[in-house]
Amino acid sequence: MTPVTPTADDRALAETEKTVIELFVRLSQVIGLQRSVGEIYGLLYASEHPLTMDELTRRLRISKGSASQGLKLLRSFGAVRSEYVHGDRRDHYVAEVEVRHLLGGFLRERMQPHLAWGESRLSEIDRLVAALPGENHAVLKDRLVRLKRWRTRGQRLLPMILKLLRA
Amino acid sequence: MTPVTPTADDRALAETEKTVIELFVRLSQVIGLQRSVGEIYGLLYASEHPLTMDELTRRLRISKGSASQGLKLLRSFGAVRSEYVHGDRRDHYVAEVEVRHLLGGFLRERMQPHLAWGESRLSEIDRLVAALPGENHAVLKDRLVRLKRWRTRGQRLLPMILKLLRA
DNA sequence: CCGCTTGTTCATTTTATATTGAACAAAATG
DNA sequence: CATTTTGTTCAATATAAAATGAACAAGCGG
Repeated sequence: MTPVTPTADDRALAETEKTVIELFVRLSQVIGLQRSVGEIYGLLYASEHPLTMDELTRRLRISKGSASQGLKLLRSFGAVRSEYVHGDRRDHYVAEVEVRHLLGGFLRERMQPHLAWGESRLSEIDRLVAALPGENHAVLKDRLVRLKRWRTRGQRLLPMILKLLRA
Repeated sequence: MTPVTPTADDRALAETEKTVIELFVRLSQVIGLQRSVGEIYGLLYASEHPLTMDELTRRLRISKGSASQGLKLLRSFGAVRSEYVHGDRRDHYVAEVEVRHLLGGFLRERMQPHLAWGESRLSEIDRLVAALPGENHAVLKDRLVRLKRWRTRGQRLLPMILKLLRA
């Protein structure tokens, strides 16, 4: 009946854990992820051992649903992976300690699509500019050209950030 | 009774305007600003003339309150400024067309504080690590050191982005 | 097979955020 | 000055987002 693994545990969060969690909760809010995702990653990050979903729900006081969805997202980012533990059929989760996994995954999965969308909008703008009655729209045309220049610049930015993450 | 300025106008939004607005609404959502802010900036950006708050509320169908608050924020970012128009005591707003004003202001006003906060948390973590009972915490300590390394890297990133915006 | 453990999904509830509009303040007008 | 116009603030409301938990699916273990 008692769990085989020595890691199972639902003691209250230690100071260190709280602080690390707080840090990642904040980060997750800055980049627009739900707080529970930050909590999960934070606790995993601060943990010496892989944790089961069950432990996450009990120590963080979050629901099974939140834990499941948060872990799903974190795995999709490559920020968390599950590790095999002999003699226990539950999944055991580990944080990828390189923060680049978290941020990189986020950029890839969440940011990239927006940029792609923006690009298609800019082509649309091209079309609209061309269709404008010739005269009297000098100011507008100038601005739309400026806007387009930003595509180039934005495209340059993402690789730079990714490179910095890799470094 | 009829307005003196030739710009006063509440015709429906043109295709071009809609597209530009949509673009900035999207951008505003990506960086976590309310849609009304994106709408306001978008319409000002697409407009050949300075617009009054009144025109903004009518053409965008938003309330006076939203317009006032949105403009306040955009001014605080330096993304919008008001321009004097002879013979009209209303404020006339103009978008700063360099997108860097919008993004730069956002980074300065919204992002910087988070980074500063994170820094103080990391010092806190230093303290906690030092206080940990010596043995058995090798893994944790290693991770906290990693985390601290990120401060340096993050600090490098912001200036890079700002530089790119300036370019 | 059958029951039990584990994990996922999704409708509902809760919580957080943005928008509104009425009340107010400030300042120009006549 | 009294009146009107313009802009801000903030409590109330509407909207959007996240967390919950019950129902379900998958698959071990006996």
